[in-house]
Amino acid sequence: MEKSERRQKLLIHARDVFAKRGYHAAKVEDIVTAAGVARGTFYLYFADKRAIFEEIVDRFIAKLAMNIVRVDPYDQARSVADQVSENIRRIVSILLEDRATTKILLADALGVDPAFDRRLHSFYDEVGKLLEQSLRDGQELGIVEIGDAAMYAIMTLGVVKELLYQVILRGWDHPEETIVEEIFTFLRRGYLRVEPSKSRAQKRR
Amino acid sequence: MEKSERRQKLLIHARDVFAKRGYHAAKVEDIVTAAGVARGTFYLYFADKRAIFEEIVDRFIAKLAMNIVRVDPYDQARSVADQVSENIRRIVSILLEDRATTKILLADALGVDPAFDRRLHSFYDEVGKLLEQSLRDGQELGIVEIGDAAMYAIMTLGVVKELLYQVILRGWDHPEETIVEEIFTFLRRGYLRVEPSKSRAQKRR
Amino acid sequence: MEKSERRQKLLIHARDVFAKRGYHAAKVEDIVTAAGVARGTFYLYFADKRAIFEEIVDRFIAKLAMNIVRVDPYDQARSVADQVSENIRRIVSILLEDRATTKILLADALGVDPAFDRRLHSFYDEVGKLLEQSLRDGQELGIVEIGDAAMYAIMTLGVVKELLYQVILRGWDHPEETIVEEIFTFLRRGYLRVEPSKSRAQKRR
Amino acid sequence: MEKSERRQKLLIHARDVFAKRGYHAAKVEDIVTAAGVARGTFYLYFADKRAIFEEIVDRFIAKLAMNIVRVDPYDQARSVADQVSENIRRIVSILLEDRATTKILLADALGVDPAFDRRLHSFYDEVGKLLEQSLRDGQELGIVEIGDAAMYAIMTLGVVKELLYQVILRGWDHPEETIVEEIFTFLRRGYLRVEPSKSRAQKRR
DNA sequence: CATGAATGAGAATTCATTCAT
DNA sequence: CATGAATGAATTCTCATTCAT
Repeated sequence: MEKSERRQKLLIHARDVFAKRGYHAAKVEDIVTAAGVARGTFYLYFADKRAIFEEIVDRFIAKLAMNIVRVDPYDQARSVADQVSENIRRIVSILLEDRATTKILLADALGVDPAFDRRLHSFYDEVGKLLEQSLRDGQELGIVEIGDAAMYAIMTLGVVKELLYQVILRGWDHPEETIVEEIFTFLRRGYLRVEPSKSRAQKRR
Repeated sequence: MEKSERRQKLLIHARDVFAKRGYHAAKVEDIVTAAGVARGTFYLYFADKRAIFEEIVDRFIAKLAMNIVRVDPYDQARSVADQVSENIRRIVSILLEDRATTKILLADALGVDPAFDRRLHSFYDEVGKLLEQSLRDGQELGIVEIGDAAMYAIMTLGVVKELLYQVILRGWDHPEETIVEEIFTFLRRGYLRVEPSKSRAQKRR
Repeated sequence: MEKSERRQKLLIHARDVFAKRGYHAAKVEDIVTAAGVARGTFYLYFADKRAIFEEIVDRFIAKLAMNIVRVDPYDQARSVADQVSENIRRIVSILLEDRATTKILLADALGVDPAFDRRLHSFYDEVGKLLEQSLRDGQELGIVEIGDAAMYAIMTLGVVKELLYQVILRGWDHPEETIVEEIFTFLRRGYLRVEPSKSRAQKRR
Repeated sequence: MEKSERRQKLLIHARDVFAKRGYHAAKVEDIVTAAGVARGTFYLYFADKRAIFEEIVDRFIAKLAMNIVRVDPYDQARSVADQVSENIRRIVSILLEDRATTKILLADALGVDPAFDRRLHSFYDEVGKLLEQSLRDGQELGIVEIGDAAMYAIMTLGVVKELLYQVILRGWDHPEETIVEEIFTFLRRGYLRVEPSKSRAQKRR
């Protein structure tokens, strides 16, 4: 077996163990047993348990980051709607393709340690900023509602995260395409068909 | 000091320690030091570390659950919009009132152990079901868009969670009322002002 | 058993284990077994294995340092010879009184780790400086041979260390008083009764 | 590269690594890296880490032992003084020539393991015995002070060891010739110019 | 012979929980 | 009841040595 092959094997099994048990309950013992290597072998490839976890998450967020493409409203070939839904589709597709890592990202990555939390936050910040900027562009073109773009970005993130969380952690089975469509539709028109309440307006200070 | 007083003190300090460090990094030592009691005393009031964590989270989700009120479309006194936004307001208010526990709920509660995860999931299920039923009612009355009510419920949950997450964990400061309004507005009309793409339409089954 | 009593117990047994096995071969396990306490108890009293070793050595060198008294040539009550031999006697006495720790000091303390080596060196420096200064004083008074006082100091140290090393590590049994007398005599008149060789003088550059 | 050349290279680099880090902190990894051979190669030439250390020390003490020459009082060509100082000179010269190994011998060789300690002790015994016999011869000829020859031998050893220790481990720089002269002078006449104290004399048995 | 990846025994340390006072 | 010292199971990581290529 080649060196990088064994490394890869460890990464895959570590991912599965982390996904199954969570970071803290996952023991190095479990990983090496799953990978069928000796305990010491693990440390030939990774400095420690945190390092392999970090690599799993980092690779994944790098892949995600690469697949969020800025929307170009002047693109002749593809409409804005197409580009937006393509973005959603790509992200959802990556997340569903590697469910174990998505589970790790959504459920375990937070709280591993403060330094790692910062890294995670900076990823979400990055995603947020990218989304926010796209939304501002969209506002100028009149295709995004006037309003707090940062807020929209966060809410979009929340929608995607929660949906994937339900699908992957709770086994809520839906075809990928349906998920993409539902997100798109939700962003496009919300769901409430009521006017803002007057009493609320009155309570404002 | 009275018995229940001492217990309460432990709960409060445990909450703060858990919020600051996360479940695993929070040591029983930290909790008893903060509460100013002896280590052994802790075990007079709580079976183990998990038990106190559980109680903190359970109390909080019970409080939250109590404050999600079924929308009554026939209520003469309050419009549906009012009732919906009241629900959002109450929940956001509870979450912001006890930021430490909200932080625990959003960032630390998941992954403590499988049994606890199930409990958490069942809480979110409950919330989801309640929301879903309300949305179905709304659909019959034409005040909620036709579509997958469970999906709407999940997305709503995602929006609320992510927003609170940003406000509490990332220090994204916004007045409570603004948060409530933004959520309401988002649910009401989304933000995208584009038509669904044709290519997507073609793929529909 | 009192807190400080247990600490003391650990120190004594650790000393014996270190003396018997040396720093590296001494396992924390051995120490706690000897002391009859649980493994974790060890860490209640000492941060780690190095800390207890450090304390053993530090206490001992502090005791030694305290017992090297500057020779006062104007002392009416005690002659210089008395004072010198008293110094030797005190040091030898302390070293022979606690043979285990002397063994540790002479055979194991060096090479534990670089930081610890520095500490040891600084102790020997201190002793050397004290001795050197006394010797310089003695030179002014004509009771110490003219020559490199630092060199004399080092040689004195060497004589004491090697003699004790033989007595303690090699079981070379001699009464304390004999040891003291022999050292004194050696310092006083050496043992060679030959003239420096001429050839040596010629080789000088 | 030839077989014996590779072996030699390992010995030299091992010596340097042991001198720099001490036996326990020196890793086989460090040695093979320094020697530029593969890890497995090390074990083709040496049974284990201890074996190479042993060989380094053994070779060195063999060389030292060879260079301690019995003093011949009837030698017509060289005076006793010459022969004694030649002995000192040869030993000091060997020790200073290979400072790395001297450092190992003085600071690291002790405490590696009990069997090795015994070997070291037997070397010092041998040296001691040789010295002692020479001193006894000297006593018969009236060129060595009456007294415990074994004691004189040990003290001589101590003087040489401590002086070299200071020069090599503490960087106390002195020309070789000065060192030899100082040792010789010290052995010849000590440095104290006081009479033995009376109180001490009274205690004598 | 040389290589260097793999091995696994072994040690230190942590910390939730217990229990004698 | 309260205390806090004692416990020891559990886990991580290191590194000398082996062995297949």
